[in-house]
Amino acid sequence: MKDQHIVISKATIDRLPLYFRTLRNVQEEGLEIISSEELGRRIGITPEQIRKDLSLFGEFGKKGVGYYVRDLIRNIGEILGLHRNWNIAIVGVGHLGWALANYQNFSSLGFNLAATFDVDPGIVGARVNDVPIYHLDEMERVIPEKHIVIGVITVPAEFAQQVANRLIKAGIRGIWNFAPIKLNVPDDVKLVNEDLSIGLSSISYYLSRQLPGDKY
Amino acid sequence: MKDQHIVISKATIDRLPLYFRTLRNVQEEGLEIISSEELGRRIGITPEQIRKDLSLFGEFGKKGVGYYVRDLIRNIGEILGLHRNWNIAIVGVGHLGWALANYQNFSSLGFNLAATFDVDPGIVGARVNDVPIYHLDEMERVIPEKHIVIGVITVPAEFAQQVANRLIKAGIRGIWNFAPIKLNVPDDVKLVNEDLSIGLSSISYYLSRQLPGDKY
DNA sequence: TAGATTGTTAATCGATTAACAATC
DNA sequence: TAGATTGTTAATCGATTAACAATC
Repeated sequence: MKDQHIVISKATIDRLPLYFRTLRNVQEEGLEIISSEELGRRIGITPEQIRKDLSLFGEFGKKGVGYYVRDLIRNIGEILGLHRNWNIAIVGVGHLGWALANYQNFSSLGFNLAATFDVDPGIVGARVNDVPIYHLDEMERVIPEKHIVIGVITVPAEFAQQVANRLIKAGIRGIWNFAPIKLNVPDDVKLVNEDLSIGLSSISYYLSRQLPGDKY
Repeated sequence: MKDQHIVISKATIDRLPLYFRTLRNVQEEGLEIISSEELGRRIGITPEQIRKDLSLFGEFGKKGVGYYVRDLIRNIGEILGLHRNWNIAIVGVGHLGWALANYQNFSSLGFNLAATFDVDPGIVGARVNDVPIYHLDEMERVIPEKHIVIGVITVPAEFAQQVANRLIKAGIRGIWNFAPIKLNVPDDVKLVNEDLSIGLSSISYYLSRQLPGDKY
């Protein structure tokens, strides 16, 4: 590991999961060694960018050879903390919460859905993807009990801040927020916003310029 | 409008939907005028950034006064093309596709879900959020017929590329891809990847540094 | 008018790209 | 050894922040 005082940019952190996923695909194909050139080709990124990113964390490659796929997967996994099997909870079992609860890619990354919460008496007590749906009021008990440290917020925007407050009080350290609203959280809680309106809106922006006229 | 040769950065485009949404909230509160200072406070961004972004498209404010909320909403909406009511289709009505089909925020942004597609005989012919679920093989007919220009891909990664190819052949101009794989599309098709593994992985990264030890 | 706030230019900061020595 | 490829420094590019004249 390098000097801890170097601050790693968000751009770099966001590329690591891409490297990780692609390397696992490469490994499934049976490749044992890969160059930054080939990895970059598969991801759609320059090899220089990959080498630069990785070099911030250590020397993982072999000059004249490339990167050992298995080793690099392990190294990136440890950088991202994916070897730790985090317990997560989803708050708000509506359409989106339900979908995320059933999303298989998370468990393959080391995230373990330990509980979900809602207020709807019609679903509280049932299970989603074999995980219990608790009432929101059980958060304060269940979260510490199950060592849950990451909370996923998929409730309507108007309830998101109070849910965040309660999650934090219950001991959550990271929040993945899907509600379209700005949340205020203490500095020591990591907040990541997943804003689904950006992707679609930006497509609209580019298409507007490509397809003149107001039809469609 | 400004000189069309100025290229607007992706960072700026991605902030516009945020401005748009926040301004609509502000409007609901009954405010008619807002300063970049106050808007920035609500979004969590500097006022300079907002003024800079907006100035790339025109002069929307009044010096010494601020921005008229209604006018700015209209202007940003037109910049993003949100006044055009785009027809979209979702391909893959699994958990995620189902959730997106039921996501109400899209229609409020001017996106109209006109069709969904799947291959599962158990659901083809049914409806989701009152929209028909067609068989994938009807894509080539339904997409031009319904003037659909944006496709949302929520199929498993191994089918994503062939779905993209068929969407494009059918006339799609923009793709919003949720499958965790790099898609190859022609230059004139706008591709936006929504990578759900990045958000959760980056939380893991930051928590690893904050919570030493391998427990949880 | 005086105070407030925009729009824009200049300065700074940060990230990407290019180049190449080191070395497998 | 010769060829290939990394790790890293330097150069470039781009985005954000600061400052302030213009003006409502």
